[in-house]
Amino acid sequence: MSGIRENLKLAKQAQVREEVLKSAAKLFAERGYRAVTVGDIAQDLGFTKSAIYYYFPNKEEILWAITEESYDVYIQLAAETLKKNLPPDEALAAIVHSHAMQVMTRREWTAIFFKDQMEISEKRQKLVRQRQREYAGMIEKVYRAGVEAKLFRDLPIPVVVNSIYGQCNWLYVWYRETGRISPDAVANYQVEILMSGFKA
Amino acid sequence: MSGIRENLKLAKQAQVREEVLKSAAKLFAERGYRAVTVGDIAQDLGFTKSAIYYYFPNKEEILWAITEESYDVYIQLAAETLKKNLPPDEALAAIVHSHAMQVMTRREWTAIFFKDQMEISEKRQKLVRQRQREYAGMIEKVYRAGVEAKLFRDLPIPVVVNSIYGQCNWLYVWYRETGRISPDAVANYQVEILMSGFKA
Amino acid sequence: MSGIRENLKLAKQAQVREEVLKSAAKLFAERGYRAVTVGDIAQDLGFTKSAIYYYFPNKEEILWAITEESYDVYIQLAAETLKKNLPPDEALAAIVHSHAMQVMTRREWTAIFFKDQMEISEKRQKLVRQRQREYAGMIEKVYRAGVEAKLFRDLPIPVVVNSIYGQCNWLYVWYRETGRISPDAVANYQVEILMSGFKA
Amino acid sequence: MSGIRENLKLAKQAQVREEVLKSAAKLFAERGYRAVTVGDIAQDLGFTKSAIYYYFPNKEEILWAITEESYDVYIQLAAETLKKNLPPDEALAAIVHSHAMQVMTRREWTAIFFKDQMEISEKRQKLVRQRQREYAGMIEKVYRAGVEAKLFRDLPIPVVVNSIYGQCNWLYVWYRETGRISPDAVANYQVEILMSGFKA
DNA sequence: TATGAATGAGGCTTCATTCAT
DNA sequence: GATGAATGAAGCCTCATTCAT
Repeated sequence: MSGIRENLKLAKQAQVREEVLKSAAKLFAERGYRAVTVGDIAQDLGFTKSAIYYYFPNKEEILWAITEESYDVYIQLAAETLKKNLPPDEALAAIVHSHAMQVMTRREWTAIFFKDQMEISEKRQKLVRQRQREYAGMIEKVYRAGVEAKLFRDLPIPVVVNSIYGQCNWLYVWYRETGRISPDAVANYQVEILMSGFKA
Repeated sequence: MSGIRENLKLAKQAQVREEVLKSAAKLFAERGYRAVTVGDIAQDLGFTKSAIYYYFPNKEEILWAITEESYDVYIQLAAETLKKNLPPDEALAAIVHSHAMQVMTRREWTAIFFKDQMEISEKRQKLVRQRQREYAGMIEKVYRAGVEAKLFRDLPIPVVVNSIYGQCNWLYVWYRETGRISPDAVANYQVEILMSGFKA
Repeated sequence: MSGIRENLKLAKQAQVREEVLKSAAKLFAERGYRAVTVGDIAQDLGFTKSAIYYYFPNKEEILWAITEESYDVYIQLAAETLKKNLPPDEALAAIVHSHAMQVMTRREWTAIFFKDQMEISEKRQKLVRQRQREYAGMIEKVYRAGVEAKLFRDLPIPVVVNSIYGQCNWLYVWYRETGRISPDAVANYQVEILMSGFKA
Repeated sequence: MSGIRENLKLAKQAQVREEVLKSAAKLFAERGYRAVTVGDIAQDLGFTKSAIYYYFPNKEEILWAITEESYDVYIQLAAETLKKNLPPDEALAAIVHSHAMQVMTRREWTAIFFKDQMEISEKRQKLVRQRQREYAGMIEKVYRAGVEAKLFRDLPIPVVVNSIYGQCNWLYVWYRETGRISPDAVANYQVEILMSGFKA
């Protein structure tokens, strides 16, 4: 088969997979992984159940694909920030801001990530947790640098990290794009509140 | 039947119900409502499935009983604080503190509350949401009073309320009693961070 | 124990049994044997389930007791009529009349008899069928005598018997005591129609 | 999908549905709706339980499908007769005859119709009862015309209608195709008996 | 590539019945 | 006599998954 045609095929496959993922993400976020049947996803797309099984070997794989699309974006974002070698306070502010933005623009993904993580296999959970620890490590480093530089108070790291997580992640619960405040404005408020809280 | 015997019976029933609830709460928090079968709960208690059905008419009722035990404790706590007529900053600090404490001491209940709310009937969800709005209303009042008194910055109320929620509720995700920091200490840190964040 | 007290006890037992039977008959007739639970009967009487089991060894026995109260009353009625040695047409009219009356005054019993017979044990069903054959035999004898006496047309016996059964038993489906026509009047109409139909 | 293939699919589906219905009708008639499990039906057909659920959403729907196949055939038959504009006596005779024939040739359907109606939803029961009233109305009209024409005695309509129902419907209880008398002969006897009974 | 059909495992719930008190 | 508690068997239904076409 010609490489071009092959590529076209792959492209189409990828596109369909993406559609499935989008629909599944919406439904999982609304009702929870367990409460959504493969049939529900199929119906939402006007496909048959079997079609879904053509693109994914099983339901868990759909959940995993959704998770995968989320679980290291935070690290990437933080890494990009760190590359800029900003002073600790500016760096942390930037991390918080992009974390909050990410939650708001990918609300469904975040919701699934936090509600249905336990549905993926132990092995993959470990993978995820490891990456999360990496992310936490990055925040930790910045914070410690800030403490050293007398910019931040010397708070216990878990408290710091989870204040950030809690405040940013919680946005998936309440933030709606239809609201009056723009994501950027909300993110800025979160940054303000947290940075004031941390300031030495 | 003698009133005394009647009472004894009721007391014993209530006790068994409480046991069921405790076991169910543990399992629901661990694995999620849908993933836990009535048989799992029974087994955890050394009962038969049918015995569970002697105490609860169906699985949802178990979830609801758990939810009910949570869903207005926050209002009660806040109401008690408000009764003391403290200045706004002290009042808000007290509310945050007791909210955080509640989450940490009833971790499982909180987890279920946030993860499995969608599994209860629409009607009951409405009830819950109404109470939550009441609670948010109480926080709002205190905050506005604080703004008026120039104690707090004039932040959008949803941002304020959800910063508190996010930071406190997130504790259910990471806080473990086995950790090195006491719940009270953690609660105090949360108070500090948030109050500094809000301070004018 | 004194015989008097013993008798009193038995009398009370019999009375309670009768109450249970009445309630059960009502419910079985309304909803069908299978659809009525022992709990339903208990509730209808303000008893506990266990109380029912004190008076009856099991659910089928309740159904059987109801059936028993019905299943040879027809023979008895017919026997009484036959004893009078009336001419065949009058005898048949009398049998039809009392059959119809019986159905109307014991509607529930009749309904159960026809709808739930299959729920009793094979053995008892045989007993019942045997008695029904006896009853049919009595009707047959009278009819044949009538044919011999040129009072009735020579119709096939099953057709005759089942015309009577059909017309009389069907009353349980539609006859209500609250209607405008008295049971006696209805019975008379049935007699008229059938007897005209049989007349030579 | 090509229309032809689509049609083929539908046709095959309909055929399987019909098989299920036939099997279910047999079993329901024998043992009663409640006493027959979905597994029984499946077994009778050599299917699995789940296969049944592929064709019907639930057990009640099977019962309803059976009911639906019965519940207006009587009206259709009567309507056809009425279209012929026969004199009242001939018209009534024709209606009775075809009613009796219908009961005998669809014994199981009739049995289910009369024994298990209470198992269908209230809404559908209403539908059925309404159609039955329509049917009764047709009989009434013919009978009244006959009375006017001095062909029939002036009997109360409910008595007339239910004599017909009773006599014809009762056939499902006793008539067996294996018997010596042909359905047509039996129907004719019923007509004779009833018409003589009604004759002025 | 996609579908219709079918299945098996498992979940929720009901209910007749038992038994200790 | 009567009850509360408990049980086990069975019934209905759902759903992820498979497979032949």
